[in-house]
Amino acid sequence: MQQEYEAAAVERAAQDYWLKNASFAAEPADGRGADRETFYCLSMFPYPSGKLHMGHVRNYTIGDVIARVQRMRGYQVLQPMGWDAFGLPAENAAMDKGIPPGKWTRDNIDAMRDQLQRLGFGYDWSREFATCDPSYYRWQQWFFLRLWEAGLVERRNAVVNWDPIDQTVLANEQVIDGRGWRSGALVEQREIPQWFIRITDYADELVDDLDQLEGWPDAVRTMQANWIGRSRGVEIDFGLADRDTHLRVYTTRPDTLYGVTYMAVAPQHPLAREAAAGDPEVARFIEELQRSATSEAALETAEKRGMALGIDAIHPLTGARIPVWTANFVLMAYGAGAVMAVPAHDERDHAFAHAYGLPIRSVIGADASGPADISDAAFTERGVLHHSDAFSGMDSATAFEAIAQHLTEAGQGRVRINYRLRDWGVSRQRYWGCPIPVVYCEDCGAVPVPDDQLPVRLPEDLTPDGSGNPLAKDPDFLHCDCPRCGKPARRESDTFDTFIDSSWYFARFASAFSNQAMLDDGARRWMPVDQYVGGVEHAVLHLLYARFFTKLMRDQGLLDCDEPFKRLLTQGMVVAPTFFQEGGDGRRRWFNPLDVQLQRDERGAVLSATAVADGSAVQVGGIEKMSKSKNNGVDPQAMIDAHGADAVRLFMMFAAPPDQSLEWSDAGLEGASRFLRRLWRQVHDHLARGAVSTPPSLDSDAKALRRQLHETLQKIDADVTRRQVFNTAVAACMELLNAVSRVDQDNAAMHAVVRETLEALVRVLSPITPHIAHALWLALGHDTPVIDAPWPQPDPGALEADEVTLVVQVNGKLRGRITVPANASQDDIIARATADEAVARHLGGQPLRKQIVVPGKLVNLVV
RNA sequence: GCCGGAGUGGCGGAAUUGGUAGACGCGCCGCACUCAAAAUGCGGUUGGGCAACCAGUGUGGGUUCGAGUCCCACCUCCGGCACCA
Repeated sequence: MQQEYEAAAVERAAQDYWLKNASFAAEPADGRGADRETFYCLSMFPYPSGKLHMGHVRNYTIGDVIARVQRMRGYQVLQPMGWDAFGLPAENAAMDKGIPPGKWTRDNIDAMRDQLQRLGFGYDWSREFATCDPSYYRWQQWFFLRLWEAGLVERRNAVVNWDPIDQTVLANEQVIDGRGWRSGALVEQREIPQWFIRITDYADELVDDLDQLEGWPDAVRTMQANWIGRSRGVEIDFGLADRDTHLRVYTTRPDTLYGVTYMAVAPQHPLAREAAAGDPEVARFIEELQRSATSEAALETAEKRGMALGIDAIHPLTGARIPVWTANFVLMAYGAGAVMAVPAHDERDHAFAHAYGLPIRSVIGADASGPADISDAAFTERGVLHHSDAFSGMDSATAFEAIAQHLTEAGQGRVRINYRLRDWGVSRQRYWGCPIPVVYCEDCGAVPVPDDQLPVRLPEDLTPDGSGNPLAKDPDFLHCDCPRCGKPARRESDTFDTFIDSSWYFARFASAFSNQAMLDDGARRWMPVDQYVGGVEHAVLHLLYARFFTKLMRDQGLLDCDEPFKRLLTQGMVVAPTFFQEGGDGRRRWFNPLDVQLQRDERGAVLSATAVADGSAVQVGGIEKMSKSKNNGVDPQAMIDAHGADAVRLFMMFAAPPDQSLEWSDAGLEGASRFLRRLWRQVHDHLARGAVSTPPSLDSDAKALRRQLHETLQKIDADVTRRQVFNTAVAACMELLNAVSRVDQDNAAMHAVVRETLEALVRVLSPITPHIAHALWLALGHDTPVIDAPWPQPDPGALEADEVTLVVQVNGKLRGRITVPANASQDDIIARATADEAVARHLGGQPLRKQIVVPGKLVNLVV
């Protein structure tokens, strides 16, 4: 056995072994493991951009560690991998490099699969698929048609970013400061017909079931609940002066109804359109409002602007005339696309009223003494009503019900549950996506493609040119016969939002071999996913859509679970320092962290940085997410080549808890590599001492090491399985190895305890650094691989201690330490504590006012 | 703007239920080994002070015998905002 640790050879040997034995097949042909309980561990599949980045490595290392631990704990584990292969970057690559998106994507997949294998992840590769495989998207089209039959699909108009020069729809990402990214043209809002899936039908269930998701971070559950935004309010119909129609608004604050001083409607609201038709000034204004990006962030941060429409509404209770305005902060997609404005009790209405000189009428006060002073800011809390006729004096909650009842009886309103959540627009005017299986016929309208004609295949040889969707210009794709009447018809050229692709892939992995159905028994057996791992940035959209699709699949009889992911771990970003030099023109030239040398003072604080290449001074920027634009990305492959996959995996798990951002550090990686070499050496030095003999009894040093071992096992088990923090588990392993390096193994009892310790260490480290553990486990004399060894359990007998050390505080300040028998009484402890020399000095002979004893931890004496 | 999160030594981070602040690692300093360097090993490392001790977890208040942890107000940074994935 070699004395030097050589990562490359060790890793190749382990990977060859796993591959040859199909070690990670979830359901092996020989049936092994079939009697075990199942555990489905899934990491979010990657977009095949071409190369793994550190974020991927982190994500998949976390998932692999969890999967390997559960396997050792006795579960039959499924850990699959695949590719989220549709999306914009393939179209961009096609435009930049002239490579067809399909070829670009599949080449990328091959490169990234190879990288994943070199990291030693224990995937069941037999289940691999890409979402751009017709055998996958075929079932997505099929499922869409089932949803259509179930009345959950609609076609209606929606707003998109329109680039008037390139004549194309832009993604929000492609809009930069309100302009198209390629043309530089001012983006406009344009309405086009699109397909929608009625997620709002499931809004109640999606919010209610969040309570079941005990294995999810609270922050994610809160964000989803806020996103769905269920509220109880009142829908109020305001009459319109001089016409027989009305203006419908929704409010959660009917108690402020007497404070309404104007109405505001979205620029797309029918009333605004009507006013625009009769007044060119309004028309121009609305057109101007539409000249902006569609993202909510853009709309909400835009300057608040509005214009009176010259239409009056009638207050339903007072009969007063109220001017109707149109304003850019009212969203057509929320509620009725119109609001009653109460500037006294709403911040935004308040600011708007100030800007446009609209009246402000305070009708709520903190108490019965009078309405709140709203000269500086709105009073937005609930309180007591004033100047509100018969409702004056009521508190807000009572008034809510009373006013709602009054309006209901008068036929002017009704209580309504409303959601912030909007139906899911799934049409995209893009080429590289799953075709929507619909045909348009002059006579029959929109017709579903019959099941036996699925899949509607995406032609893979088209080249986008930046001006619209090439599918819409491809006669071979476009022209077809109407499936219903046979007349010449036109195929839908929009493709699905790629979020659909990722809303059911987890179920398909469990049914990966099914040719005859979207899902088979495998999905019922493996679903729900026991552990899902992925980036926080998916906390709302992807995770909400996946939950929604799970409920849809359940209601179609395809699944029997309500939720897709039992436990969720949202991992933080990988960040790195940035370095740059500023040129004469103010442009920054960014340096990769690996190309920079740091100068430090004698304490180790960074003073300055220079370029490795020529020694010129480089400025130190902030610590930011790894990105191409800041050139602070570190290529995982180079790190694996230099230090090995195990060192990279170990560093990733050690440098930060999984849900926090992780700062890349070259030196930290070297530290991880050092630890592995030390472990290798300790094991081989130990083995060189020969066979272990079982001693009749342990001396106190051997007992102490053994206690530390089992305390560490207890801690690691809790860290890894319950808390899911791996950095502290690794730290505990490091401490344990440090302890081993300090003991004297000439002592036979100690030699035996060291063997026990090293065997346990190799096992608990094996999920994180599986290759070196594979080699060391065999070196320790085992003939089955460490992946089949059981997860070590702490021995309760080894944990018992005779004495404990307590901290003694006087008035909450640390003044001393005492060691007492583990079973000492409270009186004994106080007596020992007051006898301590330093403690006695601080007590100064004063009588004890209070004494607090926390068993096993501390004593606090108060004087 | 709205929603969510974070802020602790020179740096990454630890402190699990309100109970020893700084585990573990990096960096830095010193020593050993070496002709020398690298590698490796050993020791030190929050700040101030000779010490006793004092101060200290973004800022300002509060609750408590005791606060990094709980409460109130604020500051800064990060993530999401429905067509990036």
